[in-house]
Amino acid sequence: MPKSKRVRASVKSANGRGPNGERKLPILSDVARQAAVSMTTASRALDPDNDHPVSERTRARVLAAATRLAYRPNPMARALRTRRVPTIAIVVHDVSDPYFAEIVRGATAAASARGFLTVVCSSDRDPVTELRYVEMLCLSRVSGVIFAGGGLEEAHYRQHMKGYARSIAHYGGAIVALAPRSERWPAEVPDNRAGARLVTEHMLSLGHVRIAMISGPSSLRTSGEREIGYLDAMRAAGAWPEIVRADFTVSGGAEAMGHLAAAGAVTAVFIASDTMAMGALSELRRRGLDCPADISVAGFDDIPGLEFMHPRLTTVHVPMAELGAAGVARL
Amino acid sequence: MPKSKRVRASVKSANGRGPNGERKLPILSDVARQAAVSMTTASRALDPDNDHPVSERTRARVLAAATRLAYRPNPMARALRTRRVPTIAIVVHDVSDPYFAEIVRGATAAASARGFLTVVCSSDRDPVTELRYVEMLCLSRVSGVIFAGGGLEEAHYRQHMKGYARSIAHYGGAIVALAPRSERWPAEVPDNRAGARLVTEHMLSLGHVRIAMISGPSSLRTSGEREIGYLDAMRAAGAWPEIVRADFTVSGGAEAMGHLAAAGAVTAVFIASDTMAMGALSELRRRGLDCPADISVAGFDDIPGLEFMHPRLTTVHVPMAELGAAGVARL
DNA sequence: GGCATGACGGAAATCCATTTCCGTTTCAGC
DNA sequence: GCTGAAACGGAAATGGATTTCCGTCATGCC
Repeated sequence: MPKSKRVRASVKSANGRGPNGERKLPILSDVARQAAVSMTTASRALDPDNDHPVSERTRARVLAAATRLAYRPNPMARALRTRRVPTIAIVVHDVSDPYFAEIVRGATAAASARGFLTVVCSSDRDPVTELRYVEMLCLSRVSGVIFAGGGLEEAHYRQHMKGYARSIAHYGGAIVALAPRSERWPAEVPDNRAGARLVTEHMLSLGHVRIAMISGPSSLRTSGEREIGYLDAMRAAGAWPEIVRADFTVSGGAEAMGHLAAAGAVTAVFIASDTMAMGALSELRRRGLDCPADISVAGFDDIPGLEFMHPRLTTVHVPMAELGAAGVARL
Repeated sequence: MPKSKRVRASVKSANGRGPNGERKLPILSDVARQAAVSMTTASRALDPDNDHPVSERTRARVLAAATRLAYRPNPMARALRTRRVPTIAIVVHDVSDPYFAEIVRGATAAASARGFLTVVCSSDRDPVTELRYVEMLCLSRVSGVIFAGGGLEEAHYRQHMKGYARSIAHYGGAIVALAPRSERWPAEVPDNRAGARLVTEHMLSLGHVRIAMISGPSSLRTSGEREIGYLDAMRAAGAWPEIVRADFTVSGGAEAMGHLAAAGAVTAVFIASDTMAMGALSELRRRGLDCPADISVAGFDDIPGLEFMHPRLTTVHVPMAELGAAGVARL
């Protein structure tokens, strides 16, 4: 039985209109037709990075046609072919945390300046959610992934993350970390240890001896490094260190400060993040203690809005927006 | 001269490995081959929404093959074909503002639960930046766009935005606004007027008469609606309203409060957003004024972290995360 | 038996830019 | 004049899923 072969009727949209007259975005072949060249040449003329030679005359014609039609390449088609989407992803523990929000702000601005969109993945500090996000990112083949928060020291998490990282590297995506991680990724990390040492020394120089530290969970590298800086300074001064750990959140800070205040005996507290410090200050107020009269408090990060807080918090400046931008630049 | 036609050598990756032995992600044709069906059938079997009938036996075979190969459809190819990417965008004035950050948090969570990624566009309150973002979103054919902030009453801005909105609607994308806008888009908006009226009435009921309001720029609908609620309550009480406008930011709030405090004569201030209120409280402190002893202050939004602030701010609760989630649900 | 209908599967078109692989000129160099 | 290389342009393959348009059967009904 012979296969029937028919000519199918189709409408050529040579004039930028579809069969029903609705406006259609111009595609590369429209530009090529207008410039009287092949799609190949049009593509090459429009891509400044392409090293195939194109005569100036031809290029000018193509450019003119593209301008006339207001041609914009279809990101999806490009993505399919180049196996990469022009978006970068930023993975944070919590976008609502001013620290991360500020990093996101810096990163989106920098990415947008380079023509990239930014997808934000807020894991809410849940490793499973974070891994789910990273898997989606792998599949979507984003150009780069910025891990704004520290990693977890958990076997299952680390193993999966390693696999995804390899997969990202395999398709040519880039990874940057903005916090210390066990994975050996390119990183743009503030000097947590030095900062913590400095601020602890500052408190020591003010005459404090019993200085406690409120830190995040021990699985968090960021607060871990800050602990080391604190210990450095305390040891050098011959002072007795004391570390209380809690969630790396506002309420975690409040809780930890509750313990310290109940125990009494400390005159100053170094807190591993401003976010926690806000909770701690609130707890002090709740207990009727004054800062700095009863207890001095220092934080870390210099989150935005701090300058409008009261009491003013001593803190270590971390240029978060720049960090985000630097992360993008690294990709 | 006859065109030479040659057979090109190519490597079929029937075993999931490329020519160099590196792992390759399985594609639909791999699944189809394993299940001994055509790609067409494989695609239909894997898509639960497809209404073309597929026998249960066949579907089971395909599903088994897909599972065995750990097949995941390529989002880029799918996007190209369906002319839509499985991501939603959220346009905010400033991700660092806790109000927007919280909306973003809600939206990303909701989107991720539905298998969507979320791109965040932080315009930094610059209309040009915002329009640039929206153009990128149009081209990228995102499934939906959520405008978290209010629009601007500026001709140029409105005209362009209208064009983009039409373009988005044209390709089948959805738009949702989470703040009052002049455009007639589906919206999920808190009742600004009623909230403002309520909180003003509350202050009136406490005996205040000279209640001023600090509001955002007059081009902002959100603060405009809150002004109306405030005026409603003041008028009903026969009290004399007074509105001071400033930037819808922390420092804008501080500045406006500076003016009010310098002028004296008010005992209470209703501030159009908590973010501004933070600046205002800070300014009061700077001037040695006590809240609520000297001046009572009320805000709007109930941004996270407020519960750890001092003094505690009277405010109107706006469920921001739910708002973000509702926006996603609407799309 | 004849015919309509529905279930089911497949070939090929489609989405659109990029890239590979060639063919044709042109030009410098000997 | 001949050769080799560089410049330039184009046809077709490519990326991978979706969708349109059919073809084949089996079943039901008159």
